[in-house]
Amino acid sequence: MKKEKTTIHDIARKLNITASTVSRALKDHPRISVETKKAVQKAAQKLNYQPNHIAAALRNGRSNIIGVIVPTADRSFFSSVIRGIEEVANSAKYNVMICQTYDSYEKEIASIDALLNARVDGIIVSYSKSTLNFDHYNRVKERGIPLILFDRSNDELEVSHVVIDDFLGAFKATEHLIQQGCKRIAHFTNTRKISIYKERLRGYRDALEQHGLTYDESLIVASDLQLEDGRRSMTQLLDKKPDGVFSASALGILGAMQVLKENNYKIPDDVALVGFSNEAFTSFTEPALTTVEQHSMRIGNAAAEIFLQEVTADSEKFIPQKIVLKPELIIRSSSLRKK
Amino acid sequence: MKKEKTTIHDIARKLNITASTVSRALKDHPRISVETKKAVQKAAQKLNYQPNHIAAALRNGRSNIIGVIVPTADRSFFSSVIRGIEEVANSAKYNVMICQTYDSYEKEIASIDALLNARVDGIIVSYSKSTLNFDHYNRVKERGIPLILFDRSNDELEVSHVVIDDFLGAFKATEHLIQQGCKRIAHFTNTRKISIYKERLRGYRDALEQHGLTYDESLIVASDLQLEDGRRSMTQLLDKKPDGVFSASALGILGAMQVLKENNYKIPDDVALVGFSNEAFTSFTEPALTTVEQHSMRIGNAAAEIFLQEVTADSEKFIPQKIVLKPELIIRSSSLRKK
DNA sequence: TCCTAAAATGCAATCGATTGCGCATGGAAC
DNA sequence: GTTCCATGCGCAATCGATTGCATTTTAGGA
Repeated sequence: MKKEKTTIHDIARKLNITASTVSRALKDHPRISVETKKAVQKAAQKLNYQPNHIAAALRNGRSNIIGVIVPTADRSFFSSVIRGIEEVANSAKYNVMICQTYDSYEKEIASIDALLNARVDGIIVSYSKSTLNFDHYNRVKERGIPLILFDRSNDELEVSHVVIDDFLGAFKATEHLIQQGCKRIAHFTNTRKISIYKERLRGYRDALEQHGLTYDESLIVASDLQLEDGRRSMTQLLDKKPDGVFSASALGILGAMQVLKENNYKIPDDVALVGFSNEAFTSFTEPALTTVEQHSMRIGNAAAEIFLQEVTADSEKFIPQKIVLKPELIIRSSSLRKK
Repeated sequence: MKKEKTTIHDIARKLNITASTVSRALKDHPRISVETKKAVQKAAQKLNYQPNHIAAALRNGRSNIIGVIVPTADRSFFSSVIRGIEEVANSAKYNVMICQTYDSYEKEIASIDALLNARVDGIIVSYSKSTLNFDHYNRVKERGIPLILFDRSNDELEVSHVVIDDFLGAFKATEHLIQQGCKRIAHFTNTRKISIYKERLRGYRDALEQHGLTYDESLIVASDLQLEDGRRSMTQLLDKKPDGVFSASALGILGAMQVLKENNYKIPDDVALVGFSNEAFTSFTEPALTTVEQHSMRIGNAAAEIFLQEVTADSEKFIPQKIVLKPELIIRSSSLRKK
């Protein structure tokens, strides 16, 4: 294997010009004549020249890499967001480096350090559930590197973020259940008081109250919202006789559905179900699950666009912005009662 | 925001020594005195020094980044592999850069170029379904960069790869169906003649023949193995009266299950089902799906370990190796008939 | 006290691309 | 025939860490 390493100097030597000229020619600098540019391009082609981004990165202090930190890529929500980021980033000549934290605070810090050391130009994060301390994010800000949060965000940190209107999503979901005739609607929320869950709870509550239903605390169950949690929550709710459940997560409502079916409840007639996050499996279940679609790809697009604005802006003067996208309720048979 | 950029020179200046000494001290070079090392570490801490990996990468031609290319991270199989790679890579001080191709050949080429330009030290790939030409991989080899394939591999390319024994997985799956009493077992395979699908088909066929069942071509359906394909395949198979189905994909068998249930077949008694790939949703269905577990995390570990061997080896002299992991059949209710 | 080997550190080049500034050439304007 | 300016390109420093080799310092022995 030939470890070819054609550099601009090789091109320069071949054409009897200097590396500066080659560099400028390749970047289409106006001060370089058209003929020289053509010659350089031809030579570059012939020598199979591949620009060394690392050298360029060192020189101008930019790596053209965006770091993305997510709890796990193994969920359509996050992987769609990543795809959305990639779309925008790639077309602006940026690469994306993905780190997964598996919802661990330590891994999150390690990821931040790794990205910082890799000298990424910006970091887009949905932080882990177990993150309570935000010092590592301040380190990012101190370095003057654009930081953008999505989904899970935090108002203490003065950074831009992209979120969906969790309140609205929850409101729509709950209202839909009410319109289907539900009177006793339970809600699965998260034990951790992350804003997204607080907002979903608020949306649920507001919908009830606006439709003249009373908010009954005994119908609220807090957990980690995974599958098993959903099962446990539903089991403990059975004797409360709910006729509808709105879960702040997708797995949670799946657990509820399993328990209900095992106990011979009819869905949606006995109990109607609505979840959050349009994960692939929600359309595979029987009945298919009604859920709140978060338009994850667009979240990614928006986050990447904010990043692009921030890097080009006068840095110091950039005002953090907040983008709130509207969620959409996807109605499927787990909640749609026949008239 | 202070754009602090502490370099080894800053540390050197502060301690009245040179950057060389600082560099060596930080790397625990034996020729540096213990006191100096301590002083350097203390100063580095105080000045909040962060090594610039880019500069180091330029100097020694290694970026300490491993590129990983997968069709999509949004599937437990791939995301587990990635996790497996990260485990090994991180503990060897490597970072991982993930690219998704969404099964597009063009995206795959673009990813290779992006990784090459980012000067990654190695590339681990599961190539896209639409990849038929492998020139871009030869470019990687020509550059002397370790290339490792996993899952989907190719014997033409003389590179290391990590695969599971697809033949064995399929054999076990089919044999299991036979043991459950199935006589007419259908098989869903992929239209694209990728080796993994050929091997699975072979395993299926061998199991039949070893158990005295005849291989009936009319029970083989080729498709892209997605959900809809599975549905279509099952629908067209109904009048062939199969009593068992083994699908080379997870989504395919899900489609089959849906169609069977819609037509009031009993699973597993009328038709027993087995899929491939232990995706999360396979345990959520009712009945839960029997499937072939690929030990994806270990695949990732193995791939990363091969990479580590290759980078440290005498490069030219490295002999491509092939690692074949044993799959495991996870038996769930979609195939387990009560005696 | 002097000498020498060992130990500790410094020097300077290098990795490849970028860029401010300066220099040369040529044509146009007066 | 000068002056001026636009055009086209070269020079050399720079980004930060690394490393072979040179040099200085130290310690130990004679």
